[in-house]
Amino acid sequence: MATLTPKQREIQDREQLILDAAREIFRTSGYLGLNMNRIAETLDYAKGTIYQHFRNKEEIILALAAGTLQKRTQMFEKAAQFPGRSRFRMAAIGCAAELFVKWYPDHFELEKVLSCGSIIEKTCTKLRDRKNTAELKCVSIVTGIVRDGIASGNLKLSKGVSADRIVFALWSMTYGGYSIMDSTETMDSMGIEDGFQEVRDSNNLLLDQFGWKPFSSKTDYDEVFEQVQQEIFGDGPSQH
Amino acid sequence: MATLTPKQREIQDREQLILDAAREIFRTSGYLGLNMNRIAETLDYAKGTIYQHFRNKEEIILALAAGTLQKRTQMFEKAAQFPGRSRFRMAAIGCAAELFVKWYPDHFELEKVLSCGSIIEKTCTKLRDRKNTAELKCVSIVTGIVRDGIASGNLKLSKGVSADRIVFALWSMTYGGYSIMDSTETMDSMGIEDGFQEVRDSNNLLLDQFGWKPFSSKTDYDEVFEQVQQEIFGDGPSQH
DNA sequence: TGCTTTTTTGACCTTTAGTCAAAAAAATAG
DNA sequence: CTATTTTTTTGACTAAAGGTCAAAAAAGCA
Repeated sequence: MATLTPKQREIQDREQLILDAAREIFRTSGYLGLNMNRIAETLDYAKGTIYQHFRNKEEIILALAAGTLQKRTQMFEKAAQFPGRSRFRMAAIGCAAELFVKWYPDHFELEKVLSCGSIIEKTCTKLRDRKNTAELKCVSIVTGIVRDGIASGNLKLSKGVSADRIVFALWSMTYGGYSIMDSTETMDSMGIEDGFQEVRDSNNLLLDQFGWKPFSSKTDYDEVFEQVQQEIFGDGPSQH
Repeated sequence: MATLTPKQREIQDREQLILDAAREIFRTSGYLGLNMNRIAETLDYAKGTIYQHFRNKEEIILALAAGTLQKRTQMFEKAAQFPGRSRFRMAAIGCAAELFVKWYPDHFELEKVLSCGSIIEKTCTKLRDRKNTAELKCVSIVTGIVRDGIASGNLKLSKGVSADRIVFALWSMTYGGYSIMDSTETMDSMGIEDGFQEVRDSNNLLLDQFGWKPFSSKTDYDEVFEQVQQEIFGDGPSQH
């Protein structure tokens, strides 16, 4: 059946209302501040109605994370289309990753909550898969660019190095850097001013060492970053 | 007053009993499975007695993390004393970091829980500081070795690079790598077999690129790793 | 309009957090 | 050793949140 009754439509739309309300509560009050009663109150529904959409608050948080992750996937897809050399396109991915955490700052907090074993355990496989799929898609986009680099001859792998290993290294550096930046205490103790710049620089050093041309000594990748930011992501976070 | 009454002694000892019981519960049942009732039951005390030691379960988790972090600090201190070239000692730190996560696998889960804003918020400053101090100590040990490298002439920094930036890069790579390894799903999708080996290799590439001699092309750092593991950490996790 | 199906509701039950007055135990004084 | 004071323990109690479900309301249908 293609068309929906008005009621079915209403129910479908409500899912987004719940997520919007939940996102706002989570943003201001975090995991412990978010609860089903509060969502129901905010939306003027009975608690039971909320439970018809989500089994518990953990699933709501997972759905929120899957949502922003989908945004990231779209950003990665756009970045991967940046015209030019493979390594430039990889720089574009770096730009996408950075803008993503800046545009959706609460996503990181969602991820942290979901990384806790006993919390993610409460969610169903289906929802988890939805998030994993988005995650996987991002990884495969990055791997694709690395393979392009190899195919084009700009990246000559030395013995024992594979595309996957390069992706793992970049991912680790980026994820680790952003995580540390998130915990102010540790950050202050290291004398780092602009963590984002550090992550970019470190990734560039890494790519140089892997032998991916043009090297950062020849090309100003901060300039490429600027260009990507303006040309690809100049219109800010897409609202739809 | 130097000496304690038997009663005071008993109270002091109980703190550790609580932490031991809590660690076991947390290990098997995670954040959501840990609660004050269950701890009290396990130890055959009334709930109120547990509350006399810790304000809530979040503080217990924080205390547990502070405990294991202290172990890590000790391991870093031992590693830093590895005799020989500065870069070897840095490799020894890498070995310590790796053995730490292998020896205390539940520490990572503790960290993940404590990284959630609304959870850490429930703890008092004093306990948080205790954990931060241990964290800071580790960072400063690593920074010290980088400075030794510079002082000895084995590490010649290029313009714009500082000891702090090197530490941040290493820390990001290591922390990020271990985090990703922790989430099986993402890990499986990348074709990585031994994540630990990857982190070691990536860190070595990074240090090569920073210009820290002897380079990994000249020295087999896996061999250094083995040596450190046997000579410094051969006796396993210290039990006291 | 009357009957059936779907959806919503909120009272109800359970679990856990956290408090505190009363009871028990320990320390101290005579 | 006993009486008194101080400290510690206890568990009943309140509050808050999770989660369920039978009854009521609304929607769909003939």
